[in-house]
Amino acid sequence: MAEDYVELIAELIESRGEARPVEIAERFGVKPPTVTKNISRLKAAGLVRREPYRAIFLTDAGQELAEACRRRHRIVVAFLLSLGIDEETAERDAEGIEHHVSETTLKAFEQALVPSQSDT
Amino acid sequence: MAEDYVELIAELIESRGEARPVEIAERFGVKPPTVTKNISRLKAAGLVRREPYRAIFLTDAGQELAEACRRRHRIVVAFLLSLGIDEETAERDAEGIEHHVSETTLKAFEQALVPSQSDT
DNA sequence: GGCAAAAGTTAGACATGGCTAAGTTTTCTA
DNA sequence: TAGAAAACTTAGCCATGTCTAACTTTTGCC
Repeated sequence: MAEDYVELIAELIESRGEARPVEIAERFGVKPPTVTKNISRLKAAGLVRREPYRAIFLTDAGQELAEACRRRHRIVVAFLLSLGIDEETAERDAEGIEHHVSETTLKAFEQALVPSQSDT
Repeated sequence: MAEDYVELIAELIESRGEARPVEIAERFGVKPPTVTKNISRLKAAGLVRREPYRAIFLTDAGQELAEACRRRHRIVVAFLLSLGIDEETAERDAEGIEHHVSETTLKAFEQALVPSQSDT
């Protein structure tokens, strides 16, 4: 859960300047109270900074985690695309796969990617 | 959960003739009460047949699900191996990945496999 | 500036999947 | 064949992640 949340929060801050519970709820297809509860767990875990009724921001730890997650996500998606999978499916499957690939497998994905495109 | 369980139960029945809670607990690294509880859920879901204190067997539905899971598992593992990943990592990662790959991605994995080896 | 709508929170319920402690059943073996 | 060991179950606890209903705060607009 934490990984998906910090990843999305980082994206929202980048594209919108701030991350709001209502957008998180929409993106994950859950209800607002679920987001509130999960955000407070993230706060307890030291991953986000936040005051009630205010936007959500990442701590340094949160930013590091988000960056690691986004890197994995990028690699997995690029790899699936390189296999000829359509974008929508690649995104959807990557979402599930990215939390389960070891660094070893990630490296192998990157390797297999090099011949076709120079991404990272 | 159900998928992992029926998959393992099928394997145990094949290799041992029956599936016992104690072996399931060991393989999943959980305690026996957890297995008891989960098995009763599988029973409620119509996937296994079972009397208290006896071995566990799959219903027809359970066998079908197990077969589908084992196929996916086989494909994912073969694919990871074809990427040059070591067996242990391939097995471990496949365990996590197999529940998140769409049929589309699975097909792509199979496709990408053909040039190197004829498995399936 | 005040009120309605939107956003967010709190409280309380439920399902899943894990645990320990304690009891029961089955199996093994002396 | 009895008693000990192993296997299994029950009961009750906890954390996670979801929900609805009801309430509070903030925002936006007339």
